[in-house]
Amino acid sequence: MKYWLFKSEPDDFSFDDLIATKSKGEIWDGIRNYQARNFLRDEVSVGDGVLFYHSSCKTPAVIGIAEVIETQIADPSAFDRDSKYFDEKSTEDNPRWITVKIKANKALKQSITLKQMKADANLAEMHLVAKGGRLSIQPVKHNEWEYILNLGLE
DNA sequence: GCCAACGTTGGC
DNA sequence: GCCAACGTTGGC
Repeated sequence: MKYWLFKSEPDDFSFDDLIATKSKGEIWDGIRNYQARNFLRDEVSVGDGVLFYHSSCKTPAVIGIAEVIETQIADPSAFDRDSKYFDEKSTEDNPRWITVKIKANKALKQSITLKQMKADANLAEMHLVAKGGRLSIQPVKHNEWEYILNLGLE
């Protein structure tokens, strides 16, 4: 079992939005970065844990925990001409953008803010706190996962 | 809204 | 394959 951090802009899609989909979950569409796509395509597995992170908002923070429930999904937004994520080079036969579906597990009792994470030596190796750490899908180490959950579920 | 740090594109 | 120009991300 592996662990990940998924970024989302809450104005676009928040953790509450994910909670609202209940056990059905939601396809994580719109990823258009190859490094992130490669993680989604090659490494993310059903049952993996996801830290749900709110970016580009007043207080960037890990808000909740989610779980991967389906993998190897061709991103439907790439086929949708009306979507801002439409990509004419992605075809049904040869989809360029592969993603996964996740469902909410639980909200953290206390969000773990970016500020907090940057100040914490235990989390210094996280991609999120690294200079220029822009990846929207990034691996999280087991000890980082445990540490964040311990802080957030107290 | 600014801007640093990336990523992508396309001419050569 | 280099690299300048351009686009995007995302914290502040």
